[in-house]
Amino acid sequence: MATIVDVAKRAGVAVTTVSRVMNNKGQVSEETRQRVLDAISELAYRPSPAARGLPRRRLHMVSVVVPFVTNPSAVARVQGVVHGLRSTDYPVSILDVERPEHQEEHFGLLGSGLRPEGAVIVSLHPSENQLASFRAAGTCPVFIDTDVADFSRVFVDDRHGGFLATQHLIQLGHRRIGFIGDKEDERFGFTSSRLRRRGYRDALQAAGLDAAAHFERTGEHGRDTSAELARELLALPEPPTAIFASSDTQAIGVLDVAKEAGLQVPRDLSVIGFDDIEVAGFLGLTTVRHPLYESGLIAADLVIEHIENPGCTPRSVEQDLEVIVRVTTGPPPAQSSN
Amino acid sequence: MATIVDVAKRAGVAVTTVSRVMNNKGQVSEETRQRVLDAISELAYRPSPAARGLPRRRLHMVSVVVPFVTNPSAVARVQGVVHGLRSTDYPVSILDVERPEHQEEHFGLLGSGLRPEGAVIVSLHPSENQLASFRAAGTCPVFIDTDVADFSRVFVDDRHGGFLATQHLIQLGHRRIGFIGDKEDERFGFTSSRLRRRGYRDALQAAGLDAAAHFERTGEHGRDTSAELARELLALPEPPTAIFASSDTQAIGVLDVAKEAGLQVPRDLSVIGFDDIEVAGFLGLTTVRHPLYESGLIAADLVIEHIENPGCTPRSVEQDLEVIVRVTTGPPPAQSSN
DNA sequence: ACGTTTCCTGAAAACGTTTCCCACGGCCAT
DNA sequence: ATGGCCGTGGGAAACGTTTTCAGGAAACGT
Repeated sequence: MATIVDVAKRAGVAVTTVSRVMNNKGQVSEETRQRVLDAISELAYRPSPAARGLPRRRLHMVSVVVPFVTNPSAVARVQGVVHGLRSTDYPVSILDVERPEHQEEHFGLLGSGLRPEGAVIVSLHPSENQLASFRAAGTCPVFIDTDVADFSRVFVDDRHGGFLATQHLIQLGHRRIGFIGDKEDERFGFTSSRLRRRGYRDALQAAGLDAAAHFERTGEHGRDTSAELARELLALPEPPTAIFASSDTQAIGVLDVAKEAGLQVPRDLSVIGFDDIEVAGFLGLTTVRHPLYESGLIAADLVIEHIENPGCTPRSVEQDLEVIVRVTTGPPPAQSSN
Repeated sequence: MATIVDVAKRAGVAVTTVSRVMNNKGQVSEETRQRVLDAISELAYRPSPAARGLPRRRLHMVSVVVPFVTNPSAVARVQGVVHGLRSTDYPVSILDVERPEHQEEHFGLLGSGLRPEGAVIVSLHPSENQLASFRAAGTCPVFIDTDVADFSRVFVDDRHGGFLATQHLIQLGHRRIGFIGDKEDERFGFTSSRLRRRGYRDALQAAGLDAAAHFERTGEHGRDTSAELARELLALPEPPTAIFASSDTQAIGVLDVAKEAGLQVPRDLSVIGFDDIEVAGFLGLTTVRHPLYESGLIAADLVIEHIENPGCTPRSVEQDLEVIVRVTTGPPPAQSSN
């Protein structure tokens, strides 16, 4: 493999000069520049990322730290980031976290030597220590779906989303509305489900309905657990006529149960989800559209912005939420209105 | 940030020794080792990947180069790789290729200084030059869905898969069977659709049916293009009673057209896809199950194996294909048998 | 007692860049 | 003319590891 000194020799200049043309910095005459460029292409020279990273104290790439990369909403966001960065030459490195140790480990990297030029952190809350180490290292991550002071972020108003979803159900005439969400997460501190539930309560209250705790169920995130929870709700003496699930994955679990119980949706039971992941469209699931892919795209732009002008001036961008009405919601059964 | 010399000082040893305990190589007395370990944790030392990569001439990570990372089958494979590597501490870096230049660029990295410790290449054919540069650099990529001599790969028998799909249709009684696949790809040289079509022809021939070229349509990969093609097929004077689409995405396009034309599936038209991506299950699409996620898992294992014992002894693993019968295929309409 | 091996440790030379600092020539302002 | 600045280029010191080589001490066989 050709190195920078090979190029320098061939072009008859010093390595400094080659470095300068590679990075477009410093002054170099058009003639010299051309000679160097020729030498580079003749030797098919490619700078070594490791060698370049050492003095610059950061690697030419952007890392995405994302919990549970297999779940559909994570996938959509990662896709957005990858696509947003496609026009640049930054490789994207995916750091999956499924256990708290992973988080520790990956954040450690961001605050230290690996220090990628840019980073996106999805749904995770670094500790104060970790944030301090980011600042110290000059890492300037963009947060998606997290509220972190002094850093850039792209987010939605989950509480308002929960409100919208519930309001939709209320407007259809429902009075007994169940909620299925994530169990309070002590490991990672995810907040979205909690906020969505708050919005749900807001909407009930605004409509003069009391938020009966026995209509709320939480559990491990997932289709099966959600089905479990839905079964409990439907076994109630006065079961809800509609269920708001705080993610589409969970809504699908509810749909599973409806089918298994012979309930027709939406005639016997209305279901609304949250996120609008790809399968929601196929299933005709009414849901709150959450621009996941776009959030990745925006995060990518912010990352580039931070890389290009350092200093970490934080920018926040909020994305809009919108109810997408499909076929899983409708008016409640007639006799239920008593 | 603490460096290796800080650790060495604190432990009262030479950097060499610290390096040795970090990498578990060379002999270090238990006592010294413990002192170093203590110093490491007291200083929260983390080696810099760039610095470590420089002398070793490779970066501690594995790269996945994958075309069109947004399409569902690519996603499933990447997930498999990420998950397969989760138990190791290798970051996974995703190199998306959407244009031939990207391929050039990413393969350039693999053969040179970035040289990740491991690599998996999906569906892409490096040129002879590029392969040579891999060998020279000692990169030992694992190929998924590509036939490359002297390298490890995980693959399926696409031709047989095409055969199975078509055979399924024939066994149901279909005689006029359409095929929708990818246009011959001159940019990346993808082969799977072509092979699946060959299997389709094999099956027709084996059943004594002639493979009528006017029942075959190819176009840009995608749901919409596929719909276009399906419309052509269905507009034929004697339209096919069943269509084999060489991917689920394309099968979904066919389903779109069936709905739009008021055709009931499978009463009026049978549709079979290929891949069994996630939405196939939701749609009840009959398809050929292609273990995409598992292919990523296996590739991850192979990569680790190659990293642990260098030398690049190639291993091939073939995955089985299987028809998953759901609700989009059935016997042909009665009058069609003439 | 002496060589030989084995075990542990350290010094120092890479690895391929970037960047700080300095030198040189030409030009402008004084 | 003289001094300073600007545009251009080079020398050399980082950057933080790994690795090669060698050295010293302890253990072993004779």
